[in-house]
Amino acid sequence: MTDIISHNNRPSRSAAMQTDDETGKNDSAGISSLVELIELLFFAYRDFTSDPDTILAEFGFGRAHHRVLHFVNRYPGLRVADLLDILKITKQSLARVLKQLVDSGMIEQQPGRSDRRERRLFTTKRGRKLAERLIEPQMARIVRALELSGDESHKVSRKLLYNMINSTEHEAVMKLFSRTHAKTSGKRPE
Amino acid sequence: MTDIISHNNRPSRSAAMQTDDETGKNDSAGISSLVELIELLFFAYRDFTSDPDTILAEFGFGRAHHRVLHFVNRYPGLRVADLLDILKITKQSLARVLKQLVDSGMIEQQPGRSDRRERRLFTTKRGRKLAERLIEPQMARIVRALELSGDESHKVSRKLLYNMINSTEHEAVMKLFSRTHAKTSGKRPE
DNA sequence: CTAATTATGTCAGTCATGTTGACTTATTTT
DNA sequence: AAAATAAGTCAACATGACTGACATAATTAG
Repeated sequence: MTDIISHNNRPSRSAAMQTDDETGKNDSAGISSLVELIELLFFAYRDFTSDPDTILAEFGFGRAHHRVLHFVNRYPGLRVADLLDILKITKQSLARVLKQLVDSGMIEQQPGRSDRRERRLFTTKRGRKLAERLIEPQMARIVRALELSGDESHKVSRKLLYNMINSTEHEAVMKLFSRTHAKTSGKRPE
Repeated sequence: MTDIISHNNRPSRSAAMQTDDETGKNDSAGISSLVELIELLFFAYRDFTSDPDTILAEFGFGRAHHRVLHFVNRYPGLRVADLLDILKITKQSLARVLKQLVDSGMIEQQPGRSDRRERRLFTTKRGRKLAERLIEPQMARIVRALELSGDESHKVSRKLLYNMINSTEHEAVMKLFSRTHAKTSGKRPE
């Protein structure tokens, strides 16, 4: 193991992550502390997204497939347009990945009941199984991190993440979360 | 203020979709609530990383350039090997991006003083300026989100993100953070 | 009813960023 | 002197983005 830096012992920070607040060495929201938060987000996301990669490789899929599979599995009856809105990618980008998921029997398409132009998306049994396998290590990671981060951590981090999302997207997120019925959802109700 | 996203229990959404909360067995956190946290992380990261894109486009750079520029700017004197360890990409991937940053006068290389095989990396004045421009909207986003998320949010989210990182990486992260560029950061002196 | 709009699909080409594998050069360590 | 290390390079390839143009079917508006 290559040591990046020669000095090894930093007892005040090595065991459990302590903040500047706790050490009383800095203002509560110092620049440095903010930058570290940004970097922690990068590291956390880096490791978080790496979890499902091994499983995906078994199927010849990548992360793009994971995203699509996850949201379709989680919100059955999603339309292509909804997915585009969620993923913020182009139709052509989505098409390739979606086609592979359909061709490999992970996702099924059904014409919309009231609007037959729509293709409502659903996971098959296989697709559901894979989606569950993929999210399992990510859930475990989150649960563990929440347990280590105090009782407030779930509520607080939920709020923080929500507030980090573009406010123009807040309504879409809430609408997605409250999507409990498959038939006529997706239309913008006034 | 915003008690957004406070629904603990959601009704089942579809017969086809079998989640554990439909069985009535909710652990304290709730599967559904955990999945929403995962989705919020996706949305937050999606919007967070989109901030610098416009600026990067001006220079013909992408996110890969941003990452390299950020870490070199933040931790001057970083070696190529350090960057590889941070970014978890291959040397060949890094090389392309790094070369472009060097060629465009954003990053300079200096042979290590004690080991002349090393290429210590530093941002130039231009590079520093760009790095600051890039992080500015991200800082603003974080600050705003922290303000909206309560007094605890900085400390708690810092802990959570840290705990989401692979524990095998904890030491590397702490070592990086303690790597002081003495002038700008008032960091805990031991 | 016709015309416009919408939802989706598709062809074709390009770019950014990641990968593997093999090999070189310079330098330091053993 | 030999081995190990830090970095750079060549080549080929995969993934997942992008743009732009166009096609088809169905719905909605005039």
